[in-house]
Amino acid sequence: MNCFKIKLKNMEAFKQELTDKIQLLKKKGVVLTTPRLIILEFLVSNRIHPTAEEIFNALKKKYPSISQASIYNTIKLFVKLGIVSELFVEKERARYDINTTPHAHFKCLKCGKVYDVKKPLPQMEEIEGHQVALTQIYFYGTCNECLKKAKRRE
Amino acid sequence: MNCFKIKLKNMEAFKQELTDKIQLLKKKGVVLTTPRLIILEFLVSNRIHPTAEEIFNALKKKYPSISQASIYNTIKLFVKLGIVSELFVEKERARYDINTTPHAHFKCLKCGKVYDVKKPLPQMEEIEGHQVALTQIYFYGTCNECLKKAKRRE
DNA sequence: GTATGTGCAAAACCTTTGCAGGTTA
DNA sequence: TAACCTGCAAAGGTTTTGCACATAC
Repeated sequence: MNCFKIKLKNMEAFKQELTDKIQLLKKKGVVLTTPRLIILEFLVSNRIHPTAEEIFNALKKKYPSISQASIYNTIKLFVKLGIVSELFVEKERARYDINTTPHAHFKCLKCGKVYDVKKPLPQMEEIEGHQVALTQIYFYGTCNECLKKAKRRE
Repeated sequence: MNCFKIKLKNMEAFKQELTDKIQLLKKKGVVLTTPRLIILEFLVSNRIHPTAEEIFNALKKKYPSISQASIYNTIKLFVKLGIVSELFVEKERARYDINTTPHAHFKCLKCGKVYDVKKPLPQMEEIEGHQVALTQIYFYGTCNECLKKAKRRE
């Protein structure tokens, strides 16, 4: 394991989270196959809200036999099990987030990066008579890195 | 015009909105072609957040020569001009909304319907150092109609 | 050993594009 | 008339599917 570069100070937290998620899969009776384990490890260690394609490209370097179908099957399973959130932050393709605690996302329209929004936003269980099970909040604009770059150029 | 069923009491508002939008297009120097006019009329009179396909299927009944390309071109133009909002409320396809004032959406996971949320939600111009230009809020769950149906069955 | 999952390739689906011909102003 | 737009068909990109083989427990 630990195929992906992680800052040493986060190593313990990373190991713990990976162990927790694997325990959760076992508890749910999910067969622990290689694709499932390496996709899980990738998502835990790469908080970049990757697309299916990005996961596939990253993993086939160390596991050349993996197929796109396995990526899609596994992600779909993880989403169904509730251990991964599916983000519709852009029209082109879905992005995935191992952090399933409710939080908003910010997408930079300049560099394309997707950020987590840490600030907790109000949650609602009901709105205008509809029963709310899930809330997705997306902000779009210019990220602080791109704002800094633009200022430096002035 | 008035090809689509509209409640009589809303007729005046409908006519006014359609006229306003046409004036806006003219002001922006947009050539008023048949596909553009009938798509605009469809969106003004059908507040169902349709997909490109739904627009196409509805319009080809009265205008059989219309092509998918025209639907996509026109919608893309309307989105660029800011007279239509593009919703990423589901992964499968984009949905479109002629109401461009900021408001959230609720999608029913039972019946699939997409509702406008009238209640104004807090707007932000900046979040965690990022400059916000656009906010999209999607709620998912069970709509009040489906809740009522479920209760009736009990 | 058996149920379940994988990998491959092809298909399905949504959206975009190139271009010849048609329409708008 | 000149610029622009449409319709058609094909292509592009993402995701799903069918099936024989492989793997986990």
